[in-house]
Amino acid sequence: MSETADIYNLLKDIFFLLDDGDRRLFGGYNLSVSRFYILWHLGNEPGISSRQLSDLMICDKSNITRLTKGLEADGLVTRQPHESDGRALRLYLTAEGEFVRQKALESHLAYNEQRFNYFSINEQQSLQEQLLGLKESLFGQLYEQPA
Amino acid sequence: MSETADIYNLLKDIFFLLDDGDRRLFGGYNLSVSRFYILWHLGNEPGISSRQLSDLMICDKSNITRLTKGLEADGLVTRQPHESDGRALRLYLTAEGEFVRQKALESHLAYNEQRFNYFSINEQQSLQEQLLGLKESLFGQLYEQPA
DNA sequence: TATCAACAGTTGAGGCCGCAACTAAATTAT
DNA sequence: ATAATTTAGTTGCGGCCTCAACTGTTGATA
Repeated sequence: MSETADIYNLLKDIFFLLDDGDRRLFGGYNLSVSRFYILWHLGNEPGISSRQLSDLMICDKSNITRLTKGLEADGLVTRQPHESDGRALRLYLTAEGEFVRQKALESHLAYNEQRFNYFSINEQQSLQEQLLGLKESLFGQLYEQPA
Repeated sequence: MSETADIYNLLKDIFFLLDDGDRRLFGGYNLSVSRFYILWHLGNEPGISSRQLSDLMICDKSNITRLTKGLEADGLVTRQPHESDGRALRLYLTAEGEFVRQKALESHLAYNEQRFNYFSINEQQSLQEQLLGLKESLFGQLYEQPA
């Protein structure tokens, strides 16, 4: 087994473990993991379009249509027509959306402190730098063909 | 933003980028990512039960029922009754399953070499050690409550 | 031995997700 | 100015996934 395969498998298993915990945590706020991430992104960048959001979430735009419609039906998000582009929407959090986002985010931050306390502060910084480099490298390869 | 939140977000984005590429790669073998991982695990541990496989894949056992039935219908997997436990199944690859597994695995290994060539060999070893520690720490917390 | 709890696997319901095909608006080219 | 191309968003389809409820088997206990 090569080193790169080991790293790949570790990253995959770590993600599944993190995601499994996230599902339980966000479920307590009537949110799926994806629904939470929409609230999170809209808090960071209010007025973003569906297309921009699907790029941030690395998913198909049709998925954003359905998730934001569901969040709108639950009163957490509004979808406004764009003021100059008749094709686009602007997505915003409602007051209730802001509130739910804040509560879920606080829980999630505390949960992450608990889950990553395995590392010392120095190790966290070193790992963060390595992962950032990897992410940027992968992002640059997004539209390349597999070997 | 805390360090642990940064690490969490990097891991999540990296997984989404890896998974997106995997989906395209395995699609060329008529496999979803999950279907490939079943072939992979059954090659490593032939005769494993559905329950053991769902533990390895960190997913619900009902998901294994449906995926293995689909793979059986496609002639890649067989589901045999367990010789001493009337409740359990033993899962095996067929000859065609072995063949497809080998071809897809070779492509995936080469693809991983390409994707992770960002790191030097020394960096790969260091990252691998850090991730292994994190995975084991998270695994130990699997049934703890979120803070 | 008779009962009861634990366990392997299945099914139905419902949410998530990508892909392909589509509509309508904006941009570019002629 | 008009036509061709690109872009934002939606919808139908089908695969993936968890959860809860269920069947049937095994193992522990009284």
